[in-house]
This record gives sequence, C-alpha cells and structure tokens, in this order.
Amino acid sequence: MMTRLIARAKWSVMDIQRVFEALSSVTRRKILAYLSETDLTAGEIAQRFDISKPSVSQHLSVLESAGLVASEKRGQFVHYRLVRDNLLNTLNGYVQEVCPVSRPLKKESEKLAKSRRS
Amino acid sequence: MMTRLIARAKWSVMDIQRVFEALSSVTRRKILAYLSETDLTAGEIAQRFDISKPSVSQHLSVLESAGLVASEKRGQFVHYRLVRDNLLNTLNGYVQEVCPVSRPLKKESEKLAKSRRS
DNA sequence: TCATCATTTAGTCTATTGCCTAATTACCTT
DNA sequence: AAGGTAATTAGGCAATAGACTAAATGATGA
Repeated sequence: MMTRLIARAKWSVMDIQRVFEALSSVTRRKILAYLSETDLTAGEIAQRFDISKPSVSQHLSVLESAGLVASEKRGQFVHYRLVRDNLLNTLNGYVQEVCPVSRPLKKESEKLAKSRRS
Repeated sequence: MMTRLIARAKWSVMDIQRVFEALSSVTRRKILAYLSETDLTAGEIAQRFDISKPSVSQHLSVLESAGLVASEKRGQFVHYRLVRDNLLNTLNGYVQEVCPVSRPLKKESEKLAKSRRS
C-alpha cells in the first residue's frame, strides 16, 4: 500500500507576518474578494477602485509576496488569481495556535489515526 | 419544539478592519498566544517582552478595541483574557467570504438542516 | 518602425505606527 | 496621610505605509 506523504510547508514566522500584514488593508482584502469570484487582470482590478493604478499595483505586489495571489503575464495583460491554499493554511494554522480549544480534538484525531494505522 | 436562535452579530466593516489591523503585529499576535494559555495581568504580559510597559499597554488597547481581548480590573491589577469567539468568528467569516470553495458545502449543510426540520 | 495600451518602477509627500520617557491615576499598605 | 506598586495617558520622535505623478518597460498593431 502506498503511503501518502502530505507536503507540510516549512513556514517561517515571516511568511505568517506577511500574510497578516497583507490582510490588514481594506483595499487588499477587497482585491482578494474580487479574485474569489474569478481571475482578473491588473487593469480590471484597478477599475474597481478609486485609487491610482500604481497604487493598486503596489497592493498587488504586497499580496503576491505574501503568497495570497499569483500572477501570470499573457500578452500585454497580467492576470491575477487567488491562491486559496495559503490563505486557508495560514489562518487555520493561526487559529489553532491561539485557540487551544481545538487542541484536544486534534489530539483525539491523531490518536485515532494512529490506532487505525496499526 | 424550541427553535434555537443563533445570535448573528451585526458586524461592521470597521470591526473586521480593527481585527485584521490588530493581528498584523507580531507583538500583538504573541500577546494573544500568551493569553491562549491563561489569563495574565498587564504586568505579566509586559515582562515577557523587551519593549516598555507603556508600549505593551498600547498594544493591549489595540487588541481590546478590536474585541480580541477583554480586561478586568481587580485591585491594582488589570487582568487580560483572550476573547476567542471574536477571533474565530472574524477569521471564519472572512475565510468564507473569500473562499467560495466552502460555499457549496455550506449550502449543502443548510439544505440538510432544512430537510431534517420538515 | 512608431504610436498606443497595460503595467510596473521611481521618486516624493503626508499620515500613521510603534517606540520611548516622563507624568498621572488608581489602589494598597503601613 | 504617605509611600509604593500597577497601569495608563501624554507628548515627542523616527520609520513605514500608502497615496500621488511622472517616467520606464514591454507587447500589439497600423
């Protein structure tokens, strides 16, 4: 039987910091919300805000270096898409760190997993 | 049969903003982590950091106005405790807003609940 | 090739954040 | 009432964030 290796990201404090930093801006959270529906180009995103294009571009680069969005250049357009995994993993990870409420459950779950393996 | 009313907080954008703003600082996230184990007084918290007491006090007030911690004065000490609900609700709420992945599941769950009721 | 469009980079300015020290408030003890 | 401890408030300062305009880059199409 094949054992599935779950890739566990090696995750520095800085990464977490970048994610929370990125999420601390209303504009950036709105951008993520727009991207949750569909991919958009930089221009399409900028259209939806009252601020200048360079400012939006700056926000996008903050989001990208936090790993919350990814970009791909196609022709003269740059398409941005949401990277859901990183958002979910970071927030989930943090919640578990700060809410030991869930720790007993996790322990229980680990025990269960172990007993099944044997 | 009694219908349980789930209190749904009426939640302004500002509240969310304050929470994310509060979470954007390493120091403040560390404070929350300390408080996840047990309640602590302002002084006990300050001890654990290299910055001055007034700075810690400032961080605590940011956390408190975001509703992430609550304080109670007992004698000459001020005891701080984590308010888990607000943290969980805000982060969960946000994840659901930005990750429609979970929306079909939620819909499914609602449908199930409805069918059970009938 | 040249003009145009999409986007980013560079450089500047202002407001805010986060830190500090000093002063104040509130409470407890003697 | 006085002195001491816990904590916050006040005021000041340096660094950063986030906005803008102008300029640069890179792709398209006449």
